[in-house]
Amino acid sequence: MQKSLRRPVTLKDVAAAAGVSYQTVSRAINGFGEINAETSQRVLKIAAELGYRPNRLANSLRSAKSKALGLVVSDIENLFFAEVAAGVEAEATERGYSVLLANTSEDIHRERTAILNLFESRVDGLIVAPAEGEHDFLKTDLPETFPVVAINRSLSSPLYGAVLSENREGAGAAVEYLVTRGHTKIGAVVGSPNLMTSQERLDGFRSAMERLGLPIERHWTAAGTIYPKGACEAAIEILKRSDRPTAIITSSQRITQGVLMALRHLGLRHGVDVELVGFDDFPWAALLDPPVTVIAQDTHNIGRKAVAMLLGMITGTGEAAEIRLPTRLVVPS
Amino acid sequence: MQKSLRRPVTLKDVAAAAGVSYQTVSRAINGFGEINAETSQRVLKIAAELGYRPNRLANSLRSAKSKALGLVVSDIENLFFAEVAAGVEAEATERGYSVLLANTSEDIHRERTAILNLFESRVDGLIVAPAEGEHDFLKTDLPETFPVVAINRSLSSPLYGAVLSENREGAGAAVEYLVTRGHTKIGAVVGSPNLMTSQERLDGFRSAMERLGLPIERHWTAAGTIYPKGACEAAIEILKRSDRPTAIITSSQRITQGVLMALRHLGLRHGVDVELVGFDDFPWAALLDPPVTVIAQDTHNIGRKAVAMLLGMITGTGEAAEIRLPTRLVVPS
DNA sequence: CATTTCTTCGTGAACGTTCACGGAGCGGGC
DNA sequence: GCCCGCTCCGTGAACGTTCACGAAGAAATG
Repeated sequence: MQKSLRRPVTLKDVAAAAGVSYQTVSRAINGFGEINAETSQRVLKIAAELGYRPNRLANSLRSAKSKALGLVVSDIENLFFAEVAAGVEAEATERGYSVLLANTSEDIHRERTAILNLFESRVDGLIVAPAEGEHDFLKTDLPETFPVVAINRSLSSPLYGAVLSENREGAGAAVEYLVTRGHTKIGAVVGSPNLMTSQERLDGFRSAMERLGLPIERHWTAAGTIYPKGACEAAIEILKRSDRPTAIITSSQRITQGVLMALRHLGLRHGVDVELVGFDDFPWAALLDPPVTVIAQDTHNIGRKAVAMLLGMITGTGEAAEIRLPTRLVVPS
Repeated sequence: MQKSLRRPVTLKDVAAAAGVSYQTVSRAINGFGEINAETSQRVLKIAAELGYRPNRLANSLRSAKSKALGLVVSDIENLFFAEVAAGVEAEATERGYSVLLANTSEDIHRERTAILNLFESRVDGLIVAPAEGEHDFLKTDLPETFPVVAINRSLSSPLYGAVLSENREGAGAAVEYLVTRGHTKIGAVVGSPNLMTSQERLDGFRSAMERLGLPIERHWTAAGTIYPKGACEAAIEILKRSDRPTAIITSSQRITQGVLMALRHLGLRHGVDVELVGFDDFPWAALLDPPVTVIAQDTHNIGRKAVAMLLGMITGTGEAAEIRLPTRLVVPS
């Protein structure tokens, strides 16, 4: 409806039209407080006719609850984060919350300003995929008990929740799979070495290798960057050796890309010359020739669980914790 | 800073600490209005010490400008939209605007409720990737002059802006490319037939074929769904014919996926048995064997231009228009 | 019939900020 | 000495909503 008024319809407009006070309208809209059923119906009808839409700004200001949460992501163009974002958005809207999105491009300074901006917007809580670097500013810039949940990587403080994947187990499962395929010479390419994901996935790789009594050749593992280019260069170092591994594990989708680039660059074929198992599923995995085996993270659920935990912290019905979601080995049929 | 106060620091807190009125603090913060330079410095210093962060809710309520815009996307997990979203976010933050994200999963009803929610949040404007279906509700639910810019597909109203790609030219370029590669029997798989993108890209395909004097065999074109599965089924219909085309053009990334699935299903190889040119670039295109040629859309710029146009409409310095961004044929080296 | 109780509704204040004033203080011109 | 104008700052109101009251009226109770 939204009658040809220049100004949006307010409670008072509805009140005037219905011949009641704005408080009564408020009660009718919110279905809260003592109000006669008939009056409520009548007011609601008029509100609908006028096209009344509550002003959430005013509501938030008065109630000190914005019903919005901030999502700070290090790289929205990474399918992993896009899928997490979809989970966050879905869970948030189902629970009546809005999502404010910020992208940091893995830049810790942009992350800081993004978080400050979101705080100024008075989001009720924050879901953050931390960029690489020190996060001390969280303690200084934000009120002490501000609800924050980290995803993908954790923030080193018990004040903040974290929703992560079982990185070690996932990498271990990849090793086991490769062993059943007859491999013993297995390498790994991970991202920046001071990233939690790199560390844990590399750690899981190493433990599994040891557990299975396989040699860990240090020339077969490399830490590059989180971007395909750096991973490609790191992979080339490994693959151009005469005693190269027969299989490689990667720690992320973009690194898988880089390793595939390296293989192509060297004239090698994945699945033939070198078998590949990559962290993170992607829609093209099954379309590559041969298809690529992946360790899929439960991306949607990471987003949903993060929202669930955050809302628990916001409403006081839950608390910060570190939860781990299982990964799933996807072997192409 | 954010001293151990339970309640966020307000203008009045700073004013009290500085021994001035809250209005003076406001002037110092905003750098607007008559204020002594020294006073300003002093107030600013105290504000920083107290960790003052302006409350954007209050600001927005009073000034009737939220400095936020809504981004309604039909499928954030589609890399195309993820990249557009990155462009939107970047341009918006550079210009001091926040982004509220909503995902509709191609569901027109969810789109409507998402838009209503965003309006209740009093975003200053809306960027919408319209789902399939009727969008009459925009006229009824929103104030008449509410700034809206569509992306990917347009909304049939001159009131709303649109940032689109040169779909016809892109499809035409694909045809020309295939012809230079010696193809004359060219087919096309597009999405749902009542989608603007499908129509325009199919139209561009047909015009180019006619222009080049090539036969348009109706059994060689098919409209499926926007999802890989539907596209796969549509492609199989084309490809299992004895007189199948030697090349196929697709109208989106997900459809390219579907066609590749169809080829695999039928034991055919792309680039060998059937050449493929797909709309939308994706990071794996060059890694497929052989690499796939694509018509890349200028995704980041679609997002940025949409924001630019929207802010023009919001501030009154620009107006709604339909702009088209060129596509780029990416031939793998 | 007076008093109490319950239901239903209205009034004033507040959230934190900006906007539109108005006023104090000071210097300069005649 | 008077008036004008300028610079700087403060006060009151408003944005649209919720919160904490309180009041009016009907129903119930003695």
